[in-house]
Amino acid sequence: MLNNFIDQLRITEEELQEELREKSSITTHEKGALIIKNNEYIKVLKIVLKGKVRVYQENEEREILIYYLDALETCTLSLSACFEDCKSTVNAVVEEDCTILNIPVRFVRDWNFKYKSWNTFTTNTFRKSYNHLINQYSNLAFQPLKDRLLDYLISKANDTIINKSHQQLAKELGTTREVISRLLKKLESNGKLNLGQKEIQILK
Amino acid sequence: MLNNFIDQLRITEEELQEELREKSSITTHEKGALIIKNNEYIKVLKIVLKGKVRVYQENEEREILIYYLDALETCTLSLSACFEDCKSTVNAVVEEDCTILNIPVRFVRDWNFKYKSWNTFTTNTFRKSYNHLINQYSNLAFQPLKDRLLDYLISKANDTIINKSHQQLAKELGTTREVISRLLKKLESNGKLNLGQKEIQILK
DNA sequence: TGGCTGTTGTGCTAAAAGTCACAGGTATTT
DNA sequence: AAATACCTGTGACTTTTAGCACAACAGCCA
Repeated sequence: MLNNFIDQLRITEEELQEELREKSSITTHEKGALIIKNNEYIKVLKIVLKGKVRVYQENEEREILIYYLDALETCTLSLSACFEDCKSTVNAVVEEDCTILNIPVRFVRDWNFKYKSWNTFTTNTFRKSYNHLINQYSNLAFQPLKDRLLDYLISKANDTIINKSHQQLAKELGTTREVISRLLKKLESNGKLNLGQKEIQILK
Repeated sequence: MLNNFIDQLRITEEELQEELREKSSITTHEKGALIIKNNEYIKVLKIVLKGKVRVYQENEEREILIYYLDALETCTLSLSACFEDCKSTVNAVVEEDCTILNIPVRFVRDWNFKYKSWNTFTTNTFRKSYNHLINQYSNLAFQPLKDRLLDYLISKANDTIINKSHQQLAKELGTTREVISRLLKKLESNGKLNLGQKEIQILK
């Protein structure tokens, strides 16, 4: 599992491979586990080796999705915290059973200038996340919820089907269930999709 | 001017100081100049040595502020583009006459692993921008415009006074002039501020 | 089978934000 | 002083989003 990570990221430095094996640990978590908690200090960088994690912010009432982490991705906010001790401002919950690589923050920081491949990894993580977030931000600013919802469904559809409840969608888009239900109905009557029990089929 | 930059960023490597002097250029721009245009390729990284630059995204009708660049700051999106050729998704306009350090993108990338101080600069730029943007994002998602407006005014006030028109505020917050005018009136009647011609005074 | 929980639909109302139209103010230029 | 461009205020209306309440249904399990 770790070897796959090393391969995928093209970590060619043997010394770094060695350090990774020695200094990091691998843990597994079941669906539903809360692996990063708002307002707690970040001590390790968690990299997803397998599975899927949802990272979100929450208010008293609402939530909003920041991003999903898939295999080989890491939480950019935790990465940021590696360079300056600070508390998490997000929660992360396991969506699909997963295997996580845990690296203590000081190594993450030290490796950044020591190993080229590691530097590439962190830089790319920042870059991709930043670009992604800018898009999210301007969509949130400019697009009405109806459009954001449809775009979101399309982006999440595995071959046109989404298995999420209206409540889940509401949380990910930062709104409420009733609003989503009504918008979905409207989209259905516009012929954009079909609705079923915890199932949405995109038509196109 | 460049020396000040070198000092402030603690660029101690003489070799990098040399490269900076040789490979970068310094330009000046007057208020109102558009120095980064949406959809154009990014060829140099621009670092503000003096003055202030506003970076924003635009839709057909609306705009929204992404961030302001003050002295010693750089456009994070351009920095990102240094690592992978791409077009700008934002505009940048000079708000206060400014002096800009221009560094061709390939050097920015090369220096990242070559010079420790440069690596620190780029990493910190990504970190700070990312954290900032996350805050903007969740404010946009959770806070009503009235609150965002008040927070924004407080953050921008030099000793309680803001000299911006309602139209400018509307653009920076991604809304329209009338909405801002009305919200300001409401805030005034709630005793939060005083309104004048192109002048808002925060009361506290 | 009956109870529990989660899911979806929807009527009604309200609040927030946006749009259109127009009037009057201020500042600057010619 | 007249013309012009920007700035502010506001009434009236619409659209979007949110909040509350309640009904119906599905799935699970004891």
